[in-house]
Parts: sequence; C-alpha cells; structure tokens
Amino acid sequence: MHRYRTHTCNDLRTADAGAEVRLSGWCHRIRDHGGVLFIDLRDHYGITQCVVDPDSPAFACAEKLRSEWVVKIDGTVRKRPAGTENPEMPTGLVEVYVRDIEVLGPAAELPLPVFGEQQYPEDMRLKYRFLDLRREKLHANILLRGRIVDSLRARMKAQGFCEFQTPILTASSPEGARDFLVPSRLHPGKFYALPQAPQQFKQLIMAAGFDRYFQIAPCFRDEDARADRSPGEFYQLDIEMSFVTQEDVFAAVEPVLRGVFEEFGGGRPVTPSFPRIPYAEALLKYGSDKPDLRNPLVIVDVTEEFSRDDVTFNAFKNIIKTGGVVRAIPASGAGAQPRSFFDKLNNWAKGEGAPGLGYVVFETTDGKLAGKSPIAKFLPAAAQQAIAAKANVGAGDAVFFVCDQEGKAARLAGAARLKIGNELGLSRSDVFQFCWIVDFPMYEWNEEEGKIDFSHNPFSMPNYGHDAFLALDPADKATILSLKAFQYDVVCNGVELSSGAIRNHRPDIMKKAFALAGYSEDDLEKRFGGLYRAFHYGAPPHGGIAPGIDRIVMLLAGEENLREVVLFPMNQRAEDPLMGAPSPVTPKQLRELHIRLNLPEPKA
RNA sequence: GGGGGAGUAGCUCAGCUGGUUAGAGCGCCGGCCUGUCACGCCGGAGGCCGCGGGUUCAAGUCCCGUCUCUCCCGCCA
Repeated sequence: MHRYRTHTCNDLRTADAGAEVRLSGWCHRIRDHGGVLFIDLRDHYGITQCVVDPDSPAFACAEKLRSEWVVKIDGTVRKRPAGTENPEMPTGLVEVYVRDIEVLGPAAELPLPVFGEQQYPEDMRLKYRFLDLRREKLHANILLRGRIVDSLRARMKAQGFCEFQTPILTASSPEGARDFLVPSRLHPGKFYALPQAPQQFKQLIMAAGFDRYFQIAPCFRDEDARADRSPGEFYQLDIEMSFVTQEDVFAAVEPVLRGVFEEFGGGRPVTPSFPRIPYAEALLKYGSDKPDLRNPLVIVDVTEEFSRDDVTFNAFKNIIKTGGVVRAIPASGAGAQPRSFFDKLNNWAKGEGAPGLGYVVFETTDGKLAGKSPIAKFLPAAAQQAIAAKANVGAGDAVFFVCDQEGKAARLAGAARLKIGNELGLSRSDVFQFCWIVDFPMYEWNEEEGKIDFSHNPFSMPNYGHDAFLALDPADKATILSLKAFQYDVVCNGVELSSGAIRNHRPDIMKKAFALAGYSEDDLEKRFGGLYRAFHYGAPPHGGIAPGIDRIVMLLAGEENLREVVLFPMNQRAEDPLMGAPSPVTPKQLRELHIRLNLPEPKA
C-alpha cells in the first residue's frame, strides 16, 4: 500500500464498497456525536466523509483531531446507511470506516477559517495566503487561471504563433510607467530595469524575421494599485505579428478571446463579432474609452438644444458660452421612480464633484409629450420635445443632463450612465460584451507643458499617408492633433483588456513622429536605440496587442478584485505580508552593489 | 500626493441622543450526545474598543492628531 494514499478524496464511489483504502488530507470539518464521529477529509480533489465509532481502534485519536490537521486515514469503504446519503457530494453515497489515523501535520488554531464562504480582511488573507488558497473559491479560481492560460497557449499555437522568452533584466525605458530597477554589481552606478512589457523585444523579434510571436509575459510597473491593477507585476498575453494590417490583428485575436470566453464563460453568451467603435464616438456615446455595452443607455449631445434662444436655463448657457457642452443621459422607465431616486443620483453627482444632475421626466399631457422637472420652466415645450427626440425617449422616461467642458462632461456623463443603468437594473449581467475601440488620436495637447505629446505610445503608426505625414508642418497644431493612429483597445464589459497597435517600423516616419512631439533624433536613439537601429536594416510592417491575463481571469471568474485570481498578490502598498517583501538587505549586499542609502528622515 | 470608507474577542459583526460589569455568531477549551454533513445541547476562557491627546462628573460612543487596511482620483507609453 502506498505510504500516503491509495485514492484521492474525490475517488471513492459505491463500486468501491468493501475496499481497504488509505486517504490523506486535511480535516475539513469534524462532527463529534459522542458515539459516532464524522471527519470530512479534504484534499485538492474533493471531500470524503470518514466515520469513527467506539469500536474502532482509532476512536481515541479521532477525538483529538481539529480543523485543518493533515492526517492519513486507513479504513474500509462502505455504502452509507439508507437515508444518510448526501447527494450534494460526488462521494456522498459512500464513507470510509476508519481503523487507523496517523497525524501527518497538526495545525494551530486558525487565524482564518478554511471552511465557509465568509469574507475576511485582506491583510489577514494575504498574511495567511496558504490558508486562504485552501478555500474552495480561491482554490478554484487559481485552477481556472491555469486552464485559461493553457487554452490561450493552445489557441495561439494553433494559429501558428511561436512562444518566446524575453529578458527579465533589461534596460530602463524612459517612456511610460516608473521602472523597477535592479542595481548592477559589475557596473557600479548602473541599473537594469524589469520590463514594463516586452514591447521592444517583441518588435525586435519581428525585425529578426520570426513572423508570429506570443508570450505569457510578466510585466513590471512601479505604479499604484487598483482593484483591477496589481501593484508591481502582472501577466499579459503578449502578441506581435509581421506583414499585417489592423484587420489582420483583429482577425487573429478576436477568435482567441471569444474562444476562451466561450470555453470558460459557463455558457454566458459572447459577442459574436466585436463591433469597432471609434474613440471619439465612444467618448460621446458612452463617456468612456472602455464602454460597458451591457448597459443599453446611449448618451447624446444636446448642446444645440440648450443653446436655443427660447431656452432660459442660464446655468448651462453660461458654461456653453465658455466652450462647454451639454450631454444627455436617457433613463428608460425612470418616470416611475420616486423623487428619492432623482435626489440620490443628484447627491451622487455632487460626490463626483459636479454641481448636480439636471433632469427632466417626460409624461403625456393632453396627448402631448411634456417634461416635469425643477428645470422644466426654463425649457419651453419645443425644446423639451427636441431633446426627447434626440435622446430617443418618450413618456415614462427621464433624461439627465450634465454640462461642463467636453472632457469632464463626457467623463461625468459616462459615470452617470453606468450609475443610472445599475440603479434601474438595465444592464445584463450574464453576458460578455466585447468591442474594439479604434482610431485613437496619435497626439494630444499637454496642458501642463504647453506642448504636443504622444497620446498613447510612440511606437504606433500614424493613420495618415506616409508622404503627407513626413511633410507635416510642426506648427500645424490643428492637423497634428487631429491625426489618428493605428492604435486600438479591446474592451469587455467595461474592462479594458488590452491595447495594441500597428507599429511604426519606418525610421523616417518614426523620426518625424518624435519630432512632432518635440523630440530630436538624438532623444530617439537614446530612448529606443536598439529598436531604432533595427528599423534601419529591413524591418517588416508589424503590429500586435497584449491582453491582460489577470483581467481575463477576473471576468471569467466573476471577480471584482484581482487578488482573487492571483496566487500570491501584494497589498495596495505593494507589500507581500506573507513573504515580507520588500525587505531591508544586509550592509554587505549594499556594499557589493556600491549603494549607500539616503533615507528620508523618519516622521517625528 | 489627494479624497471616501473601515479599525470593538482568534474571525465576522452589534453596541442608539455619552451613563452600571462592552454583547452575539463562528472558532477555541471542558462536559453530554451512535447518523451528521453549517450536527445539536450545557458550561467556560478569551477585550489597551488601532494608538496618542483633548472635552466631560463620566468616552467604544464627541473633538483633534496619528497609524493601519481598503476603494477611488492622480499615475498606469
């Protein structure tokens, strides 16, 4: 007989009745009835009920067992007595009558129960992550993650992509996020950086002629955390392809994402063909570049309607005069809501930093559509009807208004759209709604520095004729700021899964692109020397994308927080309370690295 | 760097307009119980009410500061 087990805790069935077996696992739950004692023995695979009574030589030992002790149990499989079967459990028709127990690993009193679904504080969960990971939901999430990664790999390979490993110790890149630095022992005063993404490597792989690259790539960024953004490190399905247009990238990636979401989505429908939404349209209609399309509400611009001469609502008119816009969020069916609904939304908007949310409730009076609201008296019937027509609402619906400068108005309208949709229960929760966001602006105006900047990443190819781009006058701000890039995002249920782009592979266009943002060729060589050099020796047109693994798993597991799908996550302050990272190092280690600490004064 | 929320038993939480000895459930310890599967019943231990200061006859409760966790903004090419 094997030293530890003949079966797992999910193996035994009625057909095994009579067998002498050996199981090992954790005491999940113990029910002591005095004369008879039940141990739910749990391992990775499942749970099997073990029974001890005073006739068993193991009875005395069994009475001493406590939750989460690891034990080896020898016994006989038997059918449970009639009426005591548990159909909820795969092993629920049988039990093991215990003859011998060996304690393999006793457990101290638990700071965090494994049994049950209760919520526990994050710091406790992280400090005792090994206990938390024993719990059913988290254990299942981590396994799901593994299966998703397997599936992504298989789907990529089936399309002819080859997996590569790129360096972890590399050079600091001055663009983008803050780097994690690693001091060099051999080169005093110099540092490696952990890659923020294998961006330049994958482009170099294309320049090296490998054609189709992918990697489940670790990425490191020293930026603050969010619920959907790990501090420090995360994984992405990094993809790059040669001789492709934007459409080719979509055609390669869309079936991978759709396939994985169909495979692991538990039957929830997945967008059959991802719609393409231009960036500007997304900001107008959804108030966000990551629209949640499960929410059916569509924002419209009603600046024109509020500018009419017969409208006397000066609170908005004055903002419009300074370049502001008015956005309307239709609220289907909100007419039936009590006054408190509108007050609640108004208070919410104030919490978001807005003066409030104007609204009109539409009803039919004398066969005509009429608005009721605190601001209705400023809006003559004709203006109300024009707004209702534009927002596509009728009697029984309401419309909310926000008025501000365009960017702020769009953002608030977008947040209000989500809030209203949730309050009214309009969003479907059991679907995966994907879309591509396309036509991102190539440049944006940097208000602080008063200059033109790259709006996303400097590697994207402008969506503009090459010759025309090379001929652009740097003083022609209007044209430059109106340029689009071959840059795209893929979004699912309001979660940005990925950014990608067709890359700028031509050194002349790259030089021009940097020049328009105020960078010299010298800057370009300093920052991206390796890549820039590669582009001088025959680089193929190429492009790619990099969907975040953690977010994909989050969506599929139905989790709101990334820590629920990461084995050993850090807390919001980028600490690992289990391993004690980050930690001080010895003076000897610092000496070898030629580092002397210059710490801030401790607060008094 | 900024804003919101939270911090009371090992864990989850209650504790009203300040007022005797700070409670419950789970867990733990002891006792009882031969068919439970969130077993049940009886008893017990366990509290710097995050920390420091203030107001008050009296503070878990009010005020100020501070620390910690968390969510958000900034940031994340």
